Amino acid sequence: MNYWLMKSEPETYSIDDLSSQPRKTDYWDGIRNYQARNFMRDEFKKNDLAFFYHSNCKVPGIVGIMKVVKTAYPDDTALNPSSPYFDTKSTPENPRWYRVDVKFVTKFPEIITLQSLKNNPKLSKMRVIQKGCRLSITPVTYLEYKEINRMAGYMP
DNA sequence: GCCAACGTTGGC
DNA sequence: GCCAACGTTGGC
Repeated sequence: MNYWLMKSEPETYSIDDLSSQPRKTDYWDGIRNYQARNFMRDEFKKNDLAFFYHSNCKVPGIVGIMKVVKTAYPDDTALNPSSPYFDTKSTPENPRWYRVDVKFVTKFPEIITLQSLKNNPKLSKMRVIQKGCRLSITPVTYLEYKEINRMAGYMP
């Protein structure tokens, strides 16, 4: 079992968008960074848990949890010329990009802000709080996962 | 294979 | 909206 943190700009796709899907399940597509892709493709396991992080917004931070319900398979938005994620170098025979399916688990009563993550010494090693971290998928340790749930008052 | 130029991310 | 930090591209 692995733990992750996945970023999304709430103006593009927020945790409320995920929770309002028919089965609270959706694709996590549009990943166009090799490091992030490798995490998804090579390390994501079914039932892994991931924090949903709102980025590039007024108050960035962790807003809830989702679960990986389908492991990586080709992201066909890369093959669609009318998609903003279209990539000429990806082909059906040789897919360059992958996506997973995720299911909403919970939304925290309050956002766990980036600032509060930075203020917590137990989380000082988290990749996402390092200066200049632009990686949209980062690993989270079990202890970090527990600590953030504690901050959120979430008792699974 | 180097690296300058360019594009993107994301906090502020 | 600014811009630092970083990833990618492509000429050489």
